[in-house]
Amino acid sequence: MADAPPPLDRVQLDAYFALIEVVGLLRHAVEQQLREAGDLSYVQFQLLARLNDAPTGSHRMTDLADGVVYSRSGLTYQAGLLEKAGLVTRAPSAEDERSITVTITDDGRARVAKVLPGHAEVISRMLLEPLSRDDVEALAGLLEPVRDHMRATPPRSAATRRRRR
Amino acid sequence: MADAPPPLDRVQLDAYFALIEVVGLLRHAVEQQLREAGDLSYVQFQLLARLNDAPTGSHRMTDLADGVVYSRSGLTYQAGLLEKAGLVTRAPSAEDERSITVTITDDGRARVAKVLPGHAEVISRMLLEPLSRDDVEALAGLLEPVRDHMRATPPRSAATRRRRR
DNA sequence: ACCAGGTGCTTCGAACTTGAAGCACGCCAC
DNA sequence: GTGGCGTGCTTCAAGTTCGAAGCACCTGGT
Repeated sequence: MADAPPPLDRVQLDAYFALIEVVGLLRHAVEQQLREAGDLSYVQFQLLARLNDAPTGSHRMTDLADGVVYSRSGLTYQAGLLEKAGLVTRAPSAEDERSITVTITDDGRARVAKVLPGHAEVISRMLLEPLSRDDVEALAGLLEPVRDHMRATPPRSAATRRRRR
Repeated sequence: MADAPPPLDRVQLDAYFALIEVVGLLRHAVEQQLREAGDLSYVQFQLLARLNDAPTGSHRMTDLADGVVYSRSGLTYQAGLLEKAGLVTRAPSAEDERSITVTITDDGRARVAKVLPGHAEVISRMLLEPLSRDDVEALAGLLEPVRDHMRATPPRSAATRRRRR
């Protein structure tokens, strides 16, 4: 054994626990709202929202999976459900025969529009309410570098295959 | 219908997305480390950690479920696994015939001790590294009120099955 | 003492998730 | 061009998750 790893101090633990707990509670609330308002799971909503924001209204499967931090096989399943529901379409990419391009349909956009207000309402009530405008700015300012760090550093999350050079 | 709910602005969305994304990535990394280091899922680790920190080394099922933001039935399942693995014991409470008291065993404490250093290492590398000491303090200071707010706010509709302490 | 409603936990079924294995295409050095 | 490896997606089996329903106990009002 080399040096014992430095244990975390009180403040670090506080920040970590608060982070996990806040997101856990928030996700629960959001999930419930999405289910009631538009019969969507959280992942499905995230996928539709991403497609809805994309200039072309479409993305590759892999990019979607990475974007929402999800397994590839899980994405295949969810994309299948969304397609069955008529909210997206799947088509092989012209440029790369291997890729599938997922595109949001008008029904998909409508569904997003339908649940969005309630979604915003939950975020406001649960997360934003106890924070001042400056607080929210500070929070975003703190977390964004962390996200970038995590995206850049790690050995590519749950992918069986990684490595590229 | 009353007023249309106010949509979220850029900064609010940034904070929200960063929050969700950071925790998603962090959880993935932590989960992998826990699995490799001690064959524990994240929930199982959270449960053991809570029991380990408790003065008595035990908690009621419901309190555990609330603490880690988990369904009751899910907790029954996980507690069963932990018991089978000899990391906790379950016994009916003396005071309340309905409750089950879950207690961590010596093996359970040993398991926590075994995975803890690696856990701390992941938190440090992924979450804490890009943050200054002041940043970490600020983060905790921002999130703790939010957590308390969320804990206090009733789940709007599911008010039936609630209350405690 | 009674009973009506609340609380604590488990069971059950159905849905979801994941990594590993598998297939097909793309890239590149030879 | 062609073999070999990397990449994109799907299939598969096993494990996990949740809500609803069910059972047992507890509490407060009468």
